[in-house]
Amino acid sequence: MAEAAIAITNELPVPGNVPVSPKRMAIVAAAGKLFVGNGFGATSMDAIAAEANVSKRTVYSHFDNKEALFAGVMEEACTSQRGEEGCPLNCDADITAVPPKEMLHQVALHVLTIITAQQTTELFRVVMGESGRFPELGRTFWDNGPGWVLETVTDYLGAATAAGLLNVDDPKKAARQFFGLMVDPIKLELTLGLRGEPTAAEVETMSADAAEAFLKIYG
Amino acid sequence: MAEAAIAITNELPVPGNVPVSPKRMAIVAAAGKLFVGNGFGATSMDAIAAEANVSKRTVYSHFDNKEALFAGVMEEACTSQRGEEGCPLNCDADITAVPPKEMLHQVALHVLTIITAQQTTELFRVVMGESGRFPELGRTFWDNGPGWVLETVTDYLGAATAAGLLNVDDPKKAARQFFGLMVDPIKLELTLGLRGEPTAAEVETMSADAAEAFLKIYG
DNA sequence: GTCTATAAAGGGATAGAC
DNA sequence: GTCTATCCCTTTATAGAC
Repeated sequence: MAEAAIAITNELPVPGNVPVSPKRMAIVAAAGKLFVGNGFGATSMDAIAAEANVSKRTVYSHFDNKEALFAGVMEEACTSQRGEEGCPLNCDADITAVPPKEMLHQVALHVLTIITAQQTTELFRVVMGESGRFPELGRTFWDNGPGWVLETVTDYLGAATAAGLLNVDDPKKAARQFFGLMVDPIKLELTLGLRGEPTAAEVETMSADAAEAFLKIYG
Repeated sequence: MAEAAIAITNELPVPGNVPVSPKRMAIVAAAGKLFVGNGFGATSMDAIAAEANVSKRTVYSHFDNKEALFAGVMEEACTSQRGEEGCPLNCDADITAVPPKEMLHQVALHVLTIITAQQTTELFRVVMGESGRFPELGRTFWDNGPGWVLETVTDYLGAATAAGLLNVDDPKKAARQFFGLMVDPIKLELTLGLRGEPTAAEVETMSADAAEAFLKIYG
C-alpha cells in the first residue's frame, strides 16, 4: 500500500533509489530558472509556483520558506554540475603513466569546459551575489567545484613529484597557481558579461597555455 | 543669486569643483550600504530613503529609478576604490630602473591589498550578482578595476621586455597569467565568504609568490 | 497533498504644497 | 529641491475546503 503510493507520486526515481517527488523537481527547476534570471530578492514565490504549474501552498509544503528553497536549488545545481566522471584525474589508470604536460592540459580542458559554460556562469553569478547572506551556500559551492579541483590537483602534483615527473615543493600552493593560470581572468570576464562562451578552439589554447606556463615553473 | 543657492545646497564640494549635493551623497551612501547588505532586489526605495534620512520623493528627484540609483552607487564605489595613485606602475620614475621582481612584487602588493579588502569583496559580490541583468555595470567595474590592472601590467611587461629585463613574447597573455597568479583562488574564497581578509603578512607572501612564479616563466 | 481565496504587509512610483 | 500623503500593485505566508 505504502509502496503503491510512492510509485504513484514519484514517477522519476533517481539513481540510488531515493524517491523524488516530480512536483518538487518542478518547483526546484522553476525556482532555479527564476532565481538565475531575476535574482533572489526579485523572484516571488508566486512566480515560482506559476512557473512550476503548482499552487503556492504546494511550494510551502516542500520548502519552509524562500531561503530553504534557494538552498535546495543550489544543492541540486552544484551536484548536477560536478562532472567528476569525465575528469582525467578521476580515472583508475596510473596517472604517472601520462606525461605531466599532457595530464595538466587535459585537466585544464576539463575544468575550463565546465566553468566557461553559460549555465555555470549564470549559476556562478547567483552564488556570488548571495553568498554574503547565505554562508553555507558558499561552502557548498566550493566543495562541489573549485575546492574539489584544488584537492584533486594537489594530490596529483604530489604524486607526480614523488614519481620524479615534476619538481613541486608545495603541492597546495602549486595547485592554486595552476588554478589561477587556468581560469583567470576569463572567468571574471564571463561573469561580468563582457564576453561570450569561448569556442572549443579557444578553450584548447587556454588549456595548453596554462599547462605550458605551469611547467615552466615546476617542470 | 544662483551661486548663493549652490553654496547653500552643496556644503561639500569635491576636488575638481564639481558641486555634489549632500543629500545625493547621503542617498548614494545609504543605497550602497543596503544594496551590499540585502542585495538589489531585496532593497526597497523606502528603506533607502529612511537610511538616508530623506524623503522618498527626494530619492526619485535625484535618480529616475532604482536601476539608475544602483548604477550611481557602483560608479561612485568604483572610482573611490581605484587607488591608482598608490600604484607603483603609475609614478613618474623610470620603471625600467627597478628590477622586474621588485616591481612585480610591489604591483601584486598594491593590487592584493585593494581586492582583498572587506569593502571590495562586498562590492564585488553585488556586481557579480547583478551583472547579468546590468551589462553596463560589468563593463564599468572591469574598466575601473581588473581591466585597468591588466592594461597597465601589459604595458609594463612590453616596456620591460624592450629594455631587456624580461623575456615576454605576448605581453597581453603574460599579464593575464600574472593576474591569475596574483588573485586566484584567494579572491574566490573571499567572495564565497570562506575566509576573512588576509593579514598584511599573508598579502606580502602571496605577492612574493606571484612575482617569483611569474619570473620563472618569463625571467 | 493540493487547491482557491485571502489576510497583512510592503513594494515602486506619483501629486501637489512649500 | 524637498516634503507629506497616497495610489495601486505585488509580496510572503496562511486558512480552510476537497
